[in-house]
Amino acid sequence: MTSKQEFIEKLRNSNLRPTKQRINICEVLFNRDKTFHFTINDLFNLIKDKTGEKVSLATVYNTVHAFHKKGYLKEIPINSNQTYFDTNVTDHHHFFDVKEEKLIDLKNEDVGPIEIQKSIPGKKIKSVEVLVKLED
Amino acid sequence: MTSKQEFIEKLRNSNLRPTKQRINICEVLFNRDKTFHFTINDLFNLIKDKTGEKVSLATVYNTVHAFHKKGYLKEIPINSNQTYFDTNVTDHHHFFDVKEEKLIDLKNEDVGPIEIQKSIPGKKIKSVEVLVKLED
DNA sequence: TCGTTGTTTATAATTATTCTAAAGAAGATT
DNA sequence: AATCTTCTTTAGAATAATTATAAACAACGA
Ligand SMILES: [Mn+2]
Ligand SMILES: [Mn+2]
Ligand SMILES: [Zn+2]
Ligand SMILES: [Zn+2]
Repeated sequence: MTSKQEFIEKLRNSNLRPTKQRINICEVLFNRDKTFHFTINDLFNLIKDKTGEKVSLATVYNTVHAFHKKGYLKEIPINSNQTYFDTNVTDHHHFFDVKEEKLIDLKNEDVGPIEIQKSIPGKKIKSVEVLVKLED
Repeated sequence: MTSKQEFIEKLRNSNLRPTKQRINICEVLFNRDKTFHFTINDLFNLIKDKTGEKVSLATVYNTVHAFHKKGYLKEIPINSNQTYFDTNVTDHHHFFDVKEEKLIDLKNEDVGPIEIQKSIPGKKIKSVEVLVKLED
């Protein structure tokens, strides 16, 4: 249970003004036990449901991108018509249930360390992500 | 160097009529030494350039999806506004050069075997893909 | 309180992809 | 070869996710 005050501070520390809309989005995104995987559309609908207040779609996009840029959200590479985001910003891997269109976290020990043996001159590794697709 | 005849046979064997357009697309896609990573738009432009003949964008989409369904192309999960495809349909992993927006194949021995230690009841693993993002 | 700057919003624009339906080409049948 | 059927191509319209615009609004500092 994170308090509204903490969200306000977090926003201030990030040079984002703590508006009503952003605080509501924080409640929906970060006030939970487990990691949360979502699309913009999921989030848009949840805000109305959970807070009772409507936030415009444009603001949801703006805020998600602001949080993404600040490192509070992670973008998950999937081929879907919608982009997926994740509140778990640590390096970790995923199951993707293709039928349910649902992401599930994998612990690093569920996959084991991945050592990339190849390198490209002038480039360095930014991230290593494993995506395990599941079917019935 | 694959001959036109071989493409025609391949198409016939797949219950796809060997039209001028599909043969041209085959030339562009499969008449090469190295694996080829592309977006629909890349391909659309290359067809005109390499064969001198124009194929409608709708046909490029249709054909790529037909080939994908037949297993002649692989879809690569990346967060990009465009979908990436790959002529290398074996199980393999990728570098993605974020700046250049370019995919590079990783050999399986460059990554090593990946053992997934977790399972979801009622689901089985369809694919395991590693995406290594590169930055400067 | 006032002025400045950042934010929200409705709406329009953009863009990748899919749909539609008519014209054309391939393959089979005579 | 002429005809028939089925599949394919195509231009253009439709769809849908995302981004841009610009006016109204809210937060902040003075
Ligand atoms: Mn996750
Ligand atoms: Mn590849
Ligand atoms: Zn983002
Ligand atoms: Zn496809």
